[in-house]
Amino acid sequence: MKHLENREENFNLLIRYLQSIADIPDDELEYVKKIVHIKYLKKGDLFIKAGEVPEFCGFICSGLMRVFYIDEQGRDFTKLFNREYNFVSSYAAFIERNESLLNVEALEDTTLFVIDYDLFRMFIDRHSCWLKIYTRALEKFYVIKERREGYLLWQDAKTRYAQFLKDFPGLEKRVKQYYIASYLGISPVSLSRIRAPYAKTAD
Amino acid sequence: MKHLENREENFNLLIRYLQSIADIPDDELEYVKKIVHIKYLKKGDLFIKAGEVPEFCGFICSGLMRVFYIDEQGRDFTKLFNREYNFVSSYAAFIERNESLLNVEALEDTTLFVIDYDLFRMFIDRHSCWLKIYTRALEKFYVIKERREGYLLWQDAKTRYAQFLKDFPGLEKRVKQYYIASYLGISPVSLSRIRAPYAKTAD
DNA sequence: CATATGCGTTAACATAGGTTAATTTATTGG
DNA sequence: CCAATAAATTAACCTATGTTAACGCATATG
Repeated sequence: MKHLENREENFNLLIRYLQSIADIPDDELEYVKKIVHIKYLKKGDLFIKAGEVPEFCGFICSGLMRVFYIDEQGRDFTKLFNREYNFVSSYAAFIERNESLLNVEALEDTTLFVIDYDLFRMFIDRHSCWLKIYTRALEKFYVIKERREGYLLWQDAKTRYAQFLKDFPGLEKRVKQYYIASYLGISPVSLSRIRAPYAKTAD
Repeated sequence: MKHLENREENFNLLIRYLQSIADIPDDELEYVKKIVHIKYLKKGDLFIKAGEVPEFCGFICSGLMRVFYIDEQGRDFTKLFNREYNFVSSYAAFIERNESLLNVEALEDTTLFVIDYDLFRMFIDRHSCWLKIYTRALEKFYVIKERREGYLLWQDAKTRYAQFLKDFPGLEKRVKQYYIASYLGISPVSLSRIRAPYAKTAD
């Protein structure tokens, strides 16, 4: 019973988010309600595994996820943190139906709605509102990546960390430091050095 | 007369490209033919200026363009090279109707078709085929950016140059070395060092 | 033809950030 | 609540890449 109420509540979060992007007719709302599944992940659970074609794209209702890459030498690189009210997948692989290079894990207990690939593609052509929403999401992803590209290209580590604090306020308290370091493309030792002055003043 | 023939020929390049992405009904083809403009840029011409809201998005029929950023200290960073058969704009700014942070210039004499923003948005809602094409383009841009993010994050300069040679075969001969260096996020001196061994063997 | 200008190369030196390892501080599980 | 483990800090040292500057080659200009 608890779960059913919960689904209703979380579904409203999703709907409110979608409605903020485009008008969705009532019968389309009914339809989406039928085809998305709610998923509860425990801290540490993998949502998407490298080497597999991602089945799902998700919308995070609560919790926090991390998209990361493990190279041949076993080094772990964080590509992205995904918070509440955001879509999450290994998009490039999801879109192109390739084996994912990336893993996606829950860093906290996480609740999300998921849709599988076939339904997703069918879905998008069902009504123009969905394609519009998808397009806006893609535009947003693109803009985010373009910004990040700029930082990585022409800002030093200190500046990138300052920018991270702005872009994801509060996240530095929810996430292990070495994940943040690898997101910034620097070593944990180096991030610790960068943070040292912060600790002295306010923090 | 020369120009008219030329327009016809170039327009076919555009159409062939669009048709490869989605089926376009004949009357939509007629329509697009009416609303896009052909533009001839001389080597060195600016297509988009930083500080202005980009009016146009373009499709390159022939030539080569460079997207770059000038920081407060006047340093010049290359974000992207755009070749034939690709769309070009300062997308983030074009999409969001912001002042562009980026400049776009022709590195060679360049021929492109352009569409202005209002027509573009109207256009997209006109027929589902256009939204589909736009979506595919966005997906492609996103995938490219995601790849590049990976390189910038976790590969060293030598590897990034090798990757550049793979991603843009032949471009290293069309483009000044210091533009390539800034695209890779390294100094021209450093790129010269990286290239030195290449020169000794084959080239 | 002579000169100026722009670009690429090379060398010498400087520096941001990486690596390793020892030490301290948190977190987790019994 | 304590022991074990994981995470963060700090220091010493190392390396890739940046910076500056001198030089050479090519191309464009008077």
